[in-house]
Amino acid sequence: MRVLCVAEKPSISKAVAGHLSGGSVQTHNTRNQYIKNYSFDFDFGQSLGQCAVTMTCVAGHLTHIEFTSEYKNWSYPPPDSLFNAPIVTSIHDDKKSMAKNLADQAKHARVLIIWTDCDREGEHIGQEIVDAARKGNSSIQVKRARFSNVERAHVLSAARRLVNLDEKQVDAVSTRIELDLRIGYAFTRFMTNSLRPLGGAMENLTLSYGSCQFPTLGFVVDRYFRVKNFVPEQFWSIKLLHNRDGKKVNFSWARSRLFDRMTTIIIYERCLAAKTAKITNVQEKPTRKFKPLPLTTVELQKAATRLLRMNGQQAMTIAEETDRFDKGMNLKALVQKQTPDQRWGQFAQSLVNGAFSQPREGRHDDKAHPPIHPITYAAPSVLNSDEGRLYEYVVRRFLACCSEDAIGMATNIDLQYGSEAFSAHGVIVLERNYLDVFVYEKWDNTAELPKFTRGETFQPTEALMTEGKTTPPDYLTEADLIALMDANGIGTDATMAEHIQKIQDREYVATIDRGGQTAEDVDDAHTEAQPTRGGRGRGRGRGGRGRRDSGTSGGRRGGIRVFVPTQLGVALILGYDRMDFDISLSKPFLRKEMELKMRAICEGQTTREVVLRESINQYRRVFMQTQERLDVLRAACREFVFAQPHR
DNA sequence: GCAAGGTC
Repeated sequence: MRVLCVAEKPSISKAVAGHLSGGSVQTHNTRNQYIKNYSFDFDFGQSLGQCAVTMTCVAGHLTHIEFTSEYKNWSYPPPDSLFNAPIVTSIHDDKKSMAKNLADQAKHARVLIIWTDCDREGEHIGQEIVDAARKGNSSIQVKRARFSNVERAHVLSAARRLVNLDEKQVDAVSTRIELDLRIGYAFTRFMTNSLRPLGGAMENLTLSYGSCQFPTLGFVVDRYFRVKNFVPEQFWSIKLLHNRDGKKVNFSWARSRLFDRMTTIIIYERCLAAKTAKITNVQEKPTRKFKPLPLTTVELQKAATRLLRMNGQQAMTIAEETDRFDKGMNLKALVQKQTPDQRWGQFAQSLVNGAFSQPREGRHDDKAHPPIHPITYAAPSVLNSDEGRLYEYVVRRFLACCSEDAIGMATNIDLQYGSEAFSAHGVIVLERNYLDVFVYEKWDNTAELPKFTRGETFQPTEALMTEGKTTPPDYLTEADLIALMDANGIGTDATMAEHIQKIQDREYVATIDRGGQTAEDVDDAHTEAQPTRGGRGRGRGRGGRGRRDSGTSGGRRGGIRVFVPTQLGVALILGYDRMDFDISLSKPFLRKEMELKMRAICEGQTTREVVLRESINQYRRVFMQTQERLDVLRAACREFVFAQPHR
């Protein structure tokens, strides 16, 4: 019997073919430069038994959907017609050779086995493969291999425990695809058509709406206004210092700070009147600093922007040149491969010699990809500078994952001074372990404390009443933005960087160098891309979560890029917000709702048809309301884009 | 010219 196996990408096809064939495999080129067909024999056991196998792949989605040609024009039929315009599925020109290959190979096969990634998109790609194969063999039988990594034993077991393609997941994805197309095209055409006539800077812009790009813009605008509308608040505190054994101990006040001066004075004077302080408790307990979790793509992007000063897209491009394999493999063998390195080889050797410890398990498991880790040793000379730094991070992180947590002894000292409680916290690092290789983390932010005994009294060296002002939050860094997108389900780990790029291309946001600048410096430094000046409206102003003490504002390092909205970005977000619909296009809720609906389809609680009908009606209503209140959007553009002193 | 999602 002949079987056709199809993976989602070349690397998986190659790896699976390698494992199933046991090494005896013939490779054939296809008309597509990326796609190879492998042929070999394999015993699937049970129903299929011994088979002649052809293993090949696609490269991501094979098809895309589009509106029929009558809907090409941006103004007629009017954009709202796109909510129910007919849609056709077609194969992009550069994918035709792949589809043809599948149809050709299917002709000789009785069974088709889908080896796409085991996530929702993978299930949909699987269905696209089935459709293409049936063009060549309409009666081909379809099975699916369920696997989460390409470790040999795991692949073999997946091949012998075939399941069926999950239609519900396929439906969930096709629902998402259709909604994104209809909503994105309708709003983009409408916004562009109706705001370009304002002329000037707006004349040549494409004003796009997308279910991911708009919430992403919303995050940037929201933070901008939190900074802009921030009102500093004065606070007062009590600082207690004591010198002992040549060490300076800083006791922090249990109340931290008060926003009322008189109250603080009264409390402070009570402390001074008491003269002596009494140690109420001394507690020592073992503590540890956890080693990092295995590396996810999102974490890699965050680390790349934060520690390595790359942007997320650069990091992804570089990281894709390595591959990602799973923990099912022999991790110690991977550690062993790192022993030749000048920088971390010795550390790797110590792990091999017995210090190895199984990595922690994080809560994210997409069942499709294992954590990122180095699969081979790359000498510094074979990588360019960016690649080298990223590779170094991946290796150090991996070695850290495979070593022990750092071990320390924590000391807590509680003290009573007048009516007030104070405490000091210290740590002695006993074993550095992973910290020796993971140079991106430190554990020296807490000092070693001198000896104190419970019940003892003493006169504190210094007791001061201090005052300070709260400071605004910082603008969003790329790492912040990725974290927000991740937390709100905006985009996937592979697309987040693209959405961030998109809102820059659209001139909705700009990046600026944050080197300890004030908001005013920021505006002056970037008049070219028109970051906003003089905004009003949103933001929480006084207080709220974004508030920080001035004492901790030292985190503004130079050279970090932060995101600020342009006038245009502010105008669009405020314009929609001021229409005050029950549904906000600028916030992540709609995307979250879409995610929930997809999940409901997967769980059989609703269907593709129901969700499409509901969501299209919902968005059409918002669209109609937007048309009716276009004046609000236009007014916002006039206010922010045109009413600028320098224009 | 327009979305978001795969991947090369």
